[in-house]
Order: sequence, then structure tokens, then C-alpha cells
Amino acid sequence: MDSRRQEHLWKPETVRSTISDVARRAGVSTATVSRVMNRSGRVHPATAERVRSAVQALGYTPHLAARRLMQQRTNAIGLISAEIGGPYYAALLRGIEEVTARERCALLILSISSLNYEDMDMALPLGEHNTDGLLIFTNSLPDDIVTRLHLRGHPMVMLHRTPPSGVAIPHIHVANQSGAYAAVSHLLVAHERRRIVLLRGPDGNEDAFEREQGYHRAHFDCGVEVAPELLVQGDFSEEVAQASITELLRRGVVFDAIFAADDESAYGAVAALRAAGRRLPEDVAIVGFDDVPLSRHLTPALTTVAAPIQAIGRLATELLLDQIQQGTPERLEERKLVLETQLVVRRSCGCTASSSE
Amino acid sequence: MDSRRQEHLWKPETVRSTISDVARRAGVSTATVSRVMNRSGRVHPATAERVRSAVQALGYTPHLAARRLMQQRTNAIGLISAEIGGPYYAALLRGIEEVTARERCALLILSISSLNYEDMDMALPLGEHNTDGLLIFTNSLPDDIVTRLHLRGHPMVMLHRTPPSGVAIPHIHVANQSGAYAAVSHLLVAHERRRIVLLRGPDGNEDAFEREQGYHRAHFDCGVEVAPELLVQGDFSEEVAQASITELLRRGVVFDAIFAADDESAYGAVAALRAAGRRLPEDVAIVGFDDVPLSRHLTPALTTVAAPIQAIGRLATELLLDQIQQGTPERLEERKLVLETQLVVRRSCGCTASSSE
DNA sequence: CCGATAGGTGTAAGCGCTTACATTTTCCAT
DNA sequence: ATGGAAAATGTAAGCGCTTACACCTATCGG
Repeated sequence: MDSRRQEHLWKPETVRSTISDVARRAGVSTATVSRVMNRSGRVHPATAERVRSAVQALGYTPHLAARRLMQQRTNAIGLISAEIGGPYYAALLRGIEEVTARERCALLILSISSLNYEDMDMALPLGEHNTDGLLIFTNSLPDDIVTRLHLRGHPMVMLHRTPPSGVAIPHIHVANQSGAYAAVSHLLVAHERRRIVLLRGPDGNEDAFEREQGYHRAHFDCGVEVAPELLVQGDFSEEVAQASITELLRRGVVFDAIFAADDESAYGAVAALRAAGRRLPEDVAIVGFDDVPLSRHLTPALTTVAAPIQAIGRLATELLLDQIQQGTPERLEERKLVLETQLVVRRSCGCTASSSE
Repeated sequence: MDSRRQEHLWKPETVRSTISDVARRAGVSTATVSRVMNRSGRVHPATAERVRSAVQALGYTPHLAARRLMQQRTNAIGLISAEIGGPYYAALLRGIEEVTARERCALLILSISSLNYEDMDMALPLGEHNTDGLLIFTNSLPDDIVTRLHLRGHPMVMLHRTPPSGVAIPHIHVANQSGAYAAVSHLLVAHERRRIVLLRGPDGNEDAFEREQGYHRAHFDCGVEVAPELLVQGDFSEEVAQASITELLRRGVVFDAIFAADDESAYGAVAALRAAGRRLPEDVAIVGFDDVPLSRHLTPALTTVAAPIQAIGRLATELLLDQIQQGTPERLEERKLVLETQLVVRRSCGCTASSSE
């Protein structure tokens, strides 16, 4: 056994030292060690020094789970989210981290890929036990879990999602309908397109629903009828959108513009169109939604509805931190924030050079 | 007080019920409740049912921190990372989640924006207390913390980073040098470029260092001298790269190609070149590194060294899970994996159409 | 010289949970 | 019936930490 240990460099003997190890080594009680670790209560400088060197020697780190059991604060907030990785996500995160960095609190992210959580009944790995509050940015987290967390008094903010009815959680949205309205109107009025494909977002998604409403309202206000075959699935996904548009092309459906419910699906549309040899924006004008950073670099540069993504992240985090620090504010149930969107005109809609880029 | 409660819909009274609340309500001991919750030990079906309905009624959820104190498993792994949000990151995550989904374990991500952690001495919010193992993908996490975690026997895998010396942690890399060598050789040999700018990665970054070596070795093997003014900072950042190239242009430095240490900096270079009216790839050929999904869509499509990003994520996670399940494998210290890279030739280097796209 | 005061430290009671072990109940072979 | 194995449940000892409280020393004004 001992000879084996020589063979390898440093097979760790898994020595996780506890507070009492430190106490013993420093010749004090655990209480004193704790006081030194937390800078709470008064400790004689000499003693403190002895403790500190014992900590050093033993490589001691407090066990956060145990600590959490006693204290109330974690100094961390959690973000529960699906679809980590997309470009939208990057901007959101930037907004969130802007605040967490300033407020010196850690950000823990739980990625719920639908597969991952749905069927396993294990407890949520992010919650009261390791965060002081939660940012919810997914539809995959069932309403009843949200409700339960809220009932237990865990601070939360929801992004792009309305809380279950009767549950007073602040939530942040963007002006989807007016944004879509502006985009589609632009296509209808400025470019006189009449057969505009809608690349719909996922079913059941609030944003998708509202954007679709904007699409219809714009048509209605212009007195243009919407042909049902123009409404196809985009699912906020490049692949799905590409397939949908390809299929439309194959079936010989005529259209002169596309309104994509998000930029990703716009990319898919561009790929499909290009593969079919259609000219952009002459043959088909295209407008997206979100204005993720890339869209500017696309060729042609994508006209799209800018959502203040980073601001959403910032705001949500600030709202959450407020809740954590000041407890539940008054009239919280009215805290529905809707951030304005803005049409960013670039080339893909058929407009010529603009100031941007 | 009571009248106030009527005013609002449901201001939660913060009732977080514990296991003993459930036990009391079901008329059993906490042990029995625990057994029901964990499906461990035998419990009379009728009792179990009573417990379950008490759980339901109270909206009870076990406190994971307390549970963690007793059990050893969390069923979650952690990913500690900087620069969440980049396109590289998305692919990596896909690889990781592929495995976590399959193995039914949760993924907790800790984003260390340099600001965030550096100066605050608070304990790492991800560690033995809430994960069974850690994926380390950042240079910002100091060596001594890594070492300590390892000494405490916490399973880890490091990505794109060599563990501190003497510490036997498996680590995964890509063949940076040979990849860079292939890319630069292609520029030198196939396209006869002679003044190739190097957009260097961040100082101290291992990948950056090795790619730079590949750049030099390719020049050496071709008998081409490297002009020092061609080595400029790219920092794996679009902005920095754009600034560097713009500056080069301003100073009138002559060059006919660029090797960017990663795709992001290649984008910056493209922007700078285009703003200056240079033609791509005729005036300046450009090659990147990583092959993030976007690079194919760039105009001109970016020639780049493909790193098997998703595979890295998958492999790393599998390695970690192995460690967790089987304990420290034999001869672990030799676990250095290097995944091959491959030059993907598209348009930006000056080659004409290829099979891809 | 004494009680008051304050700094420094230890004691021990939990936080919410799991689990080895003890105890009681059930039920079947005899 | 009845002894005893098997099933069901309870008891209580922690996991590693924090913190109210008690205790002990100096220190100091009166």
C-alpha cells in the first residue's frame, strides 16, 4: 500500500478537513474558528493568526451546505434557463453579469434541457438551498414548481413568461406585438410586399404568440388578407425555419417577403432562399426579430426588431436583488414590465444603406 | 393584518415546511418520511400514501443542503467557466448536455467573469457542497483552489488547461500547434502568401501559445522569415482584433494574409479590412481557428481550423462521470487527451468553392 | 480593594436531513 | 396456539457549521 503511494505523484487521500480539525490544530474551539472565518465577533489577533495558519496548513474550506443550513444568505442568485448557448442568451447574460459583478454576488446557472428535467422527479438543483433568488427564463419549469418556490418565499423574477395566475412574481417582457407590427407594416407599406410568410415561433410561447398577433394586426390595418399557407413553423430555430422555407419553395408557394419571429429562424430562411437561388432582398425581403449581435454581420445585413436584451438581463437582476434585500415590495403583483422594441432597418428588407454599419 | 391579506391575492407567508412538519401531519416519524422520499427501506403502502399526501398538502420539498450534508451524491455536476455566451461556448455546452441528459444528472454552471470572483474571498459557490464533480473551463480560477478541491477528493476535469504541476487531474486539449501549422502552411504554400499577420490570443492562454508556435513552425519549415510587426494582439476578441488590424492599416504595414488565433478575432479582422475597402480574399487572405457554427455563414465563408468542440464537451463530461462513479481510476495522471483538429478550407483563404456549403 | 465593564473564548443547541440500530407489529409454519 | 423470521416503524446520533449564552479574565474608576 505504502509503496504504491510512492508510484504515483499524489493520489489524494481525500482529506477534507472540517472546522473541528482546524479548531483542534489551533487549540481553540470551533466557535472561535467560525468567528475568524466570518470576521464576526471579536477574536484576539494572536488567536486569529493561529487559526488562520491552521486553516492554511489544513487547506480548510468551509462546507457551504452546512453553512447554508444556519445562515440565510448565499450571496448567489440562480438562473434557470433552457436554450443556453444561443446568441440571444449571450446578450442576456451580459446584462445579468453586469449587475452581479457590481453587486458582488455569484451567478449559478441551471440549464434545463427539456429532456433533462421533465421526467426525473429529483429536486431542483437550484433553489433556496444554494441561492438567494431565482431568475426564471424557461417554459420547461412547470408552473407548480414556480408556485411552490414562491410560496416558500423564495424571491424570483420571470423573463418572457407570465407567472401562474394568482402568483405575484415580477416579470419582464418586450413589446412583441408592436415590434412585429412595425416590422410587418414596413414590409407592407414601404416595400409594398403583399405575400409575407410568417415563420412562427414555438407553440405555447408567449413571445411567439404576441409577435404573430402583431403580424396579423399589421395586415388587418393595411387591409391585406393573410393567406393561410404563408403561416409556417420556424420554432425559433435555424434548422426548422430552413426546412419550412425549403418546403414552401418546393410546393411552389408564391411569396415576396418573410417575417421571421426571431433572428435565428431568419438565418435559416436566408440559407434556404440562397440555396434556391432567390435574390435577397429583391425577390424576397426578410425581417427578423431580436437583433442579436450577429444580425448586423449577415449578408445582406438583417433588418430586424431590436429587443433590449441586455437591458432585460440587467433589469431582471436588479429587480431580483431588490426583492432579496428589501423583502417583498408593496404591490408587487403589478410588477409587469414591458420594454420597448425598435425596428432596425438594414438591407434585408430592401432598404438601401443605412447609418448602421 | 388579516384584512390586508385579503387585499392582495396571495402574499406568501413564507411557510417552508420541514420533514418534521410532514411527519407530524402524517402521524409518523421523520425516518419514515425520509424513507418514502428516497424510496429507501420498506414502508407500508398505506403509510407511504399518507406521507405522500402530507407532502402534497404542505408543498414540502426537501432541503438539498441538509440532504447533501448526509448523503454523498448530488446528482449534479458543475461547470466553472468564464466567457459564457460566445459561440464556442454554445457548441461545448451542447456536447456536455448531450451526456448529462443521457446520464440524468443536472448541470450547474458558474460564470466567473473576471471581475466577479478575483477579489472577493468568498467560497466558491460551486463545489463539494452542491456538485459531485467539476468541469473547469477557465483560467481565472486560481491554481490553489483547483489543488485544494483535488486534495479534498472532488472529481474534476480541466478543459484547455493543464492542471497545476503534481496534481493529477484529467485534462483535454485540442491539437493547437498542428492545426495552426496546417492553416499557416496552407497560406504559405497553396496561396504563396508571405506576409501573414498573426492575431495572437490572450497572453498566458495555453491554446494561444501553442497556436502561435504552430504559426512560427510553419514559417520556419517554409524558410520564411516572420516580420515582428505582423504579430499583433487579437485576444480572442472581435473588438480587439478589429482595432489591431485597423491600426496596422493606419500604420501602412503591408500584409497579404491573416491567421487569426480564433474565429472571433477573424470576424474583427474582416470588419476592419472591409471598412478599409480591402478585398477578401484577393488582397488579404484570412484563416481562423475553431470553426464555430457561424463561420460557415460569413461572407466570404471562413477557412478555419475545426476544433471538435462538441466532442470535447462530451468527452470531458464522460470522463468526469467515470471518475465520480468509479472513483479515481488508475494511472489517472496520464490522462491528458489531445483531440485532433482539421483545416476546413472555404473561401476566405482564396480557395474557390468547396464541398461545404 | 471591589464591583463593574468589556474583551476573549468555550459550551451546546440547533439548522433539516439520513440511517444504523432498536423496537414493535405482523404473519406464517409448526 | 406459538416461536420466530420478516416487515414496519421509531429512536437518536450525527453531517459541518453558526450563534446565543455563559464564563473567565484583565482593566479601571471610585
